[in-house]
Amino acid sequence: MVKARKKKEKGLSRKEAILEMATIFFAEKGFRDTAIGDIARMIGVADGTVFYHYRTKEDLFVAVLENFKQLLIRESREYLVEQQAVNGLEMVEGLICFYIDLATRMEERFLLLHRHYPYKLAEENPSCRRHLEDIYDFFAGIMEQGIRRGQEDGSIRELPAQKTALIIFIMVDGLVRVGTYRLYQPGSLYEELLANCRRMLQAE
Amino acid sequence: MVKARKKKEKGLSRKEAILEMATIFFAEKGFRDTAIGDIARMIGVADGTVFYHYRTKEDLFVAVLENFKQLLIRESREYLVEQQAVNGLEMVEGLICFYIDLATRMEERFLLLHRHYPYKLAEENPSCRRHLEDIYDFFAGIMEQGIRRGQEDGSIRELPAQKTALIIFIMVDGLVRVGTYRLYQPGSLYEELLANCRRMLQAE
DNA sequence: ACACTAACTGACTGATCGCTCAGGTTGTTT
DNA sequence: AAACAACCTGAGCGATCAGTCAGTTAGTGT
Repeated sequence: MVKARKKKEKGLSRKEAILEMATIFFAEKGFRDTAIGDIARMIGVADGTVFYHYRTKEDLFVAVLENFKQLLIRESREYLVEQQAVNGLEMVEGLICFYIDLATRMEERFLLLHRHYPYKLAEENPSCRRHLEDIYDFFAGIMEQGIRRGQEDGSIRELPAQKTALIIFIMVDGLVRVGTYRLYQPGSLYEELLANCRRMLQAE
Repeated sequence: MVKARKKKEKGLSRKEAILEMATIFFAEKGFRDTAIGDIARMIGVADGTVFYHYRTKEDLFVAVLENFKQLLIRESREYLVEQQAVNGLEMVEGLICFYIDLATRMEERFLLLHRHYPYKLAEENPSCRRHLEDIYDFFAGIMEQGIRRGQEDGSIRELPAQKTALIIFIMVDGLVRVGTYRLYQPGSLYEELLANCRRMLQAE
């Protein structure tokens, strides 16, 4: 039975297929409620195959997280080269919209970051911790760049750029999270969020 | 063996003891990683006793959530009667500090709300959903009251009170959450958060 | 004393699941 | 073709755990 040895043309390698399917399951059902057997069955592979490519379930999870991190950073870099804000304030606003759009487009995958498991795992698993830190640092970092640029061009007032960047990121991410909870309609809040951020940042 | 029939003087009834211990376990380890047997053993009771008082594990979880909701609302009401803000803006700032203080004091218990499980359960369990909505509506509601008061006394500018209240709550709660993740030191951010909220709200 | 009920017990069941391992298959090298 | 390594298989092991139930105990009313 030949399936996909060394990245067949149109398909993924087995290892990649496992990673993809694991991402879907971990995001949708969480770590504990995902059975390796479910992942294996969905891609027509034996349970053992999963453990051949990933030593443990936890290793597989960390690989999923790393893969997601790379996806996030890649997409963001693409946006950054395309965007053309005229000043720092516009850049920050653009980033907020970009993040909301990205998180809406990949709603299920973002659940990976909106569950508690990865943060708990991070306490004992250094690579898990590093991936999470990388993600937070990355988004807070580009937000900070926008703020600094705004402070240079005069569109943003003087304030601690790093802390403010983190606060804005937390605020935006919090809104996305509440959106996935389905307790409130987030749509109408996005506009208001932007207005509030503008008021926070804008030079007098 | 007599243990605690009908609320013995110094102790809790068995049912209450189960609820308390379940709160600790569900918050600390999550729903799936909490075994009913662990709860039972910790309070020296047979597994069956738990199921005598709560039909299923899920029922127990909802009872825990309801109990936590009542605790939150009780504590907040106490604060509200004690606090004496001179205007709306101060009231909102006070509420933000109160929430941060409360969430820091009860860090483990707040994990109940910062895990994904209750929100997922809410999709199919109406009483779970109601408890979550009650909590969000309560905090957003008192925040909104503060904003409206500020708009009347002129300390807060004209803006959509309800939406802004929700945004502030999400922002504050997001910060608390990130604090429990231990990725950043939240302490230094609280001050900055307050300053940002003030800038968002303050009348020109 | 007796009857009745609520509270409690803990052995047991059936199901799930992470992981192992001995053996099989496929592709490559010599 | 023979040897080798990488890849894959799936039955099975051991552990965990939610929930059941027949039976026991303690309190209450008569």
